[in-house]
Amino acid sequence: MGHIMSGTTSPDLAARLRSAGLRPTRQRVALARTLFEREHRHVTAESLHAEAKAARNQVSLATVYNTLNQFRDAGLLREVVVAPGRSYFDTNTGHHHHFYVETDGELHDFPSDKVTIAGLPAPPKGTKLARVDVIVRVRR
Amino acid sequence: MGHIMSGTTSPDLAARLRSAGLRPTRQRVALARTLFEREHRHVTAESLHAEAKAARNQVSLATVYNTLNQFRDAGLLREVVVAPGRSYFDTNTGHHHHFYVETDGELHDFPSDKVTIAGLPAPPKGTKLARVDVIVRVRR
DNA sequence: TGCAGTTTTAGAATTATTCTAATCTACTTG
DNA sequence: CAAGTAGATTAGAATAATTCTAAAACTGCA
Repeated sequence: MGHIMSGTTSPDLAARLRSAGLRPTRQRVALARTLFEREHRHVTAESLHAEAKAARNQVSLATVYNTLNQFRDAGLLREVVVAPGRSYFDTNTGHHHHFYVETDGELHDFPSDKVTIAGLPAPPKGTKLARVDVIVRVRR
Repeated sequence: MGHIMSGTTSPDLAARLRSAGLRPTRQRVALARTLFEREHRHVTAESLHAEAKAARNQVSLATVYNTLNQFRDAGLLREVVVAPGRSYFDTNTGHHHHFYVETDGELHDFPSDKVTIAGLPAPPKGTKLARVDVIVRVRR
């Protein structure tokens, strides 16, 4: 498990992108690598762009935005909106919720399997449930 | 109940602003009136600005932003962040949660007194709980 | 290999929001 | 009630995050 490939392209990631309907271009594979070949993480467009640059992966900011949106649409990422003006993208797409440390903008996942939510009202007429997000806001 | 004053200034609102540490200026009172002298509601800076203009209350957009932020800081409003790029302000500052209709950006409150959330993990070390937000995302 | 359709990109454009610094106004004091 | 002053408002510039545009560069099939 988790044997991280070095120099050469990662066939697993290419396949994963392809089966999501996305051509495995150099930049998409590079971004996918930093996103998925390690522990779950949260990024912003800016932070991912900076990381790519630091790793000597030439990717424009526009492409980072495009890629994050495409990955989100393909279900490879989940967008988390907790604070005005910035979007986080979470590589954990499974069921889970979030701690948000308001004082410093940190975001942490926690599993939802031990969490029970009872007594929710029925969705408004004509709508169907998409997801229930729980955001636990804390301060330092 | 709900006898809404017409032309003249509303002493209740002025007092409410004052006790929140805010001078009851013409623009703050006008905005407070559209916000608080009716049912609970959700506004954005733009929507409130448009509403003020329609009601012939000359208030600059900058003042609308300032006022919304001040009201929020004073606990008169609650800011709700559910979608990237826009902030909603909710005149309901009591305990409640939200339905968010993703397909058309609508936001609806629901009371939290029937909702039970069990099994939440303890807040991260060094942090204290501020609030638990539940956002039920639905689509049309 | 050639080519058509994608993708990437730099930079301009857009959107939401905050800042600036000049003008005005609410409240205190005399 | 007249001033003076701190605080508020404003237009417009500035900033920040994100999307758009149109041109150049790729990808993958034929």
